[in-house]
This record gives sequence, C-alpha cells and structure tokens, in this order.
Amino acid sequence: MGTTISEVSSHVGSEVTIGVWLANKRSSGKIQFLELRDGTGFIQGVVLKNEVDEADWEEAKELTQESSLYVTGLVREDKRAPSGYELTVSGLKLIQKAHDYPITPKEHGVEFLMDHRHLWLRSSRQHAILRIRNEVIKGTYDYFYDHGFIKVDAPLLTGSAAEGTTDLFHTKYFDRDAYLSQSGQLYMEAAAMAFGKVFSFGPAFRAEKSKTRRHLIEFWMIEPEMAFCDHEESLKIQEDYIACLVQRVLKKCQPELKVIGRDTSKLEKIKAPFPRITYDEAVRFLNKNGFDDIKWGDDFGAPHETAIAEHFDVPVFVTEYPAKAKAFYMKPDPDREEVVLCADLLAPEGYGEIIGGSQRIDDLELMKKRYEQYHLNDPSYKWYLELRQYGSVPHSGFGLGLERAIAWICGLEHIREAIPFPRLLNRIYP
RNA sequence: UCCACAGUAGCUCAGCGGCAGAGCAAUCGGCUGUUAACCGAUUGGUCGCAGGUUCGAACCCUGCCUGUGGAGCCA
Repeated sequence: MGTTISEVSSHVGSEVTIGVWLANKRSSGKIQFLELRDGTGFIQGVVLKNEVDEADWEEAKELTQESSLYVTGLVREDKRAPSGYELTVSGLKLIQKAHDYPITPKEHGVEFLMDHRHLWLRSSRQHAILRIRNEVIKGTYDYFYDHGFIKVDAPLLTGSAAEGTTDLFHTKYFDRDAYLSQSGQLYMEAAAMAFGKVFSFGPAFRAEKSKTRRHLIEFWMIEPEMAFCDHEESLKIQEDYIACLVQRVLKKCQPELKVIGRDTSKLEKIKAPFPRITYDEAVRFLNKNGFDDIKWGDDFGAPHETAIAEHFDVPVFVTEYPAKAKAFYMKPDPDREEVVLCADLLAPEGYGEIIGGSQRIDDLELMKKRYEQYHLNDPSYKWYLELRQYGSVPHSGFGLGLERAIAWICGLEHIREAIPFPRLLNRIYP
C-alpha cells in the first residue's frame, strides 16, 4: 500500500505511486486525461505523449473504464483539475483490464442500477452517501460513549414477536420456531436494569409488504434505553443526539455533501431544542388544514405526518398519543390515562418519522393487565414481566431508524441509497 | 393486499396500425487542457411472455410475468 489520493495535498512536488481504478478517460491525440479513484477520493492523471515511454502511452490508450492499475506521477496543484490537484503521469502498471463495465458515465434507470448495486457503490455519489453513513455511525458511538452509555448487543433470533404489531420473518430454530428480530428494545430494557444507560445498534427485519421510498425490509436501528429516566429527559437526549449528528456531518463531510448537492443551509438550522406538539394539537391542526378524515384516536398516516412536519424547518416531536394507537409497553400519562408518555420525531422536508420513543410501564400490576389485554401470556414473554418484579424503576428509551436519518441528512429521494445493499420488497440481489 | 404507471439495442429513450430508430457504451480512426470532452465511421434487436383482432401489430384488446412508487403498516 502506498500513498492514497486523500493524502496527495501533502505530496505536492514529489512523485507518488497509487493503486487506482480508472473512473473515466478523456483523450486527444497527444494528451490523455485519466479520471482516477482509489476509494479515498478522485484525482485527474495527465499523460503526455512526449513525456512518457511509448509503452506507457500505448497502455494508457488501452485503459478501459474500471480497469485497475498502479499509477506513478508528479503531484501538482492545478486550477484546471476537478479536485485542484493533478498527477503528471510518468509511469503506469496495469493490474487488470476491465471489459464492458456496465455502468457508463450516462444516465441509468433504477432497476439497472439496483441490479448492479455492487458496482454502483463505486460512483462518486454513492461513495459520498456511504461515507456520510459511516460518519453518522461513528458519531452515534462517540455520542453515547461520551454520555455514559454502553453498547449492548440484542439477539437477532428471537422466540417471540417483540411488539406483536408487525409481520415477522419466520425461520426454524432446529425443531422450534423462531423469528428475525424487528427490534432490540425489550432486551435493552433488561440491559438498562443491569447497566443503567445502554444502546444497541443492529439490523431489524420487517416482513411488511411496504414499497415506498421510506421503507426497507432490513434496516439498521439505534435503540438507547435509560434507567431512572422519564419521558421529558428522554426527549432532551433525543434532540441533543440528533442535533449533534447533523452538526458533526456538517463539520466533517462538506466535500461529500457537495458531491450529493445537499442544501446545507437547511441542516445548519438543526439545533436543539426541537419544537413539540401534542397529539391533541396535531389532530386539531390537521382538521383545520383539510384533513377531515382524522379524528381523535386514529393513528397518523404518511400524508398527515408530512403535513405536520412541513410546518417546521427542524424536526418536530409529536407527543402523548392515544394509548390505543401505540405499543403495549408505553406508560400512561398519570394525569390522563387515555394517552401515553411517548413521542415520534418527524424529520423536516417530508422524510417522516425518524425516531419513536416512550417512557415504559414500570408498574408490575399494570404490565400484568397489559399482558392480558394483548394476549401476551406466552411463556416466551415471562422474562420481560420479571423486569417489573425485581427492582422496577422508571425508564425510557427510543429507536432511531439509521437509514431514514441518513436519507434526511443527505436529502435523498429514496432510502435505498442510504444502505450499501438494500433489501426491498422483491429485491434480495445483489 | 389494494391503486396507478411502465417494459423497444449493453444503457437512456423515441416510434403509437404500413421497411426497427436516435444518443450513449463497445470497436476503428482523428485531435496537446479535457471536465458526462469533441469529430467521423462500424457493430449492435425474441419490441417482457402467451393468446386474440386485422390484409398487416412494437403500436389495438385479454391474461400473465417483471419492475417502479403510492396507500395501509412502520423506523
């Protein structure tokens, strides 16, 4: 391994050798421009006929898109080059000549690009998005480590449905039934009782036949859970965490945001605290704004969420939903039993719900009642009830959909670009 | 599961009842500052599949398959 393109600015005036792929080529009779990439960045190589060996000149002429080679040359600053730096090529050594690379520099359709996702990742746009994803992941680890959380891994194979609301992928566990996890939350509640503040980061699987720009069959979720933490404290952590992520991407990923053409002025506004409206207020707002179909007690659909979020240019919390519309484990408001201490965080610009969170029921008798109401008396749920039996404490947590957050931060049309190999309805290749 | 739209060259698309087309890619040639370079030439087809209507179907009709994005559900 030699120098990388990301390091060339510190090698101006000296000769370097870099392992690269040819992204594109433009040539004249006696000068060739090689658009080179090495995974860390892009740089333009210039091959001049009267300054290289004839063999190298001929080899450069033979280069095809995505051929791999070692290139040696002098690093120069040059305003005419796309990146500001240029390599005057003095020698090149072909590793492999690629034939008929499918993704050409022109436009392609969705189906074709998805069929070639393993190659599409090489494009500058996909490269930029996935580097931002990497930064969001690193930012998540840093944030929670810095705030006293420890990462605890939840199992992916489970013996029962975590929430019982969505369709699970069924599989066999030797001669028993098992399901792929759709959430690690219940396990995080157990972990919070052991470690205080915890978070999980792992994949979640939903066998829903959803096919919209906001849905993946397999997606990654960050699920913090905090003991001795009420709903209000949880909201403060959520808004601080999201604002930190956005500011970190703004600080560290300017070149990537530029490649994908993100309007960063919209991201610069993302600072805590975020506005909040209650479910009651949201229903009144919707009824006043042309949504006669919503009445108190109904859950919101995507058009309703979009209408609410459109009134803010930062994420907005919708709080205190009717208990009937939410999961069995959410804690009722002590002053108003019909609503629960929960919040959904809706991202701006129509990106929808990126966080769902709540304070959890800590009272053993109430949880027993919920078990009866929701028919959860299966032995596989026994352990979760026991968390309320041995030193129960107030606790809260939330789940962030990683790809939805990335889609919003990057301003993507579709969530499928926010994950390296998306699993979508009807697509499990490549 | 429901609704809507689409499927023609390797890719992106035009053609909408009368000879299968263009741009890009590929191949060959030209060009010393290109930025999805440009210029000339060549190659490239089961018009998604099956049936029907018609003198004649890529085009009209029916069914099926595949894809797209929207609903529901959710992060």
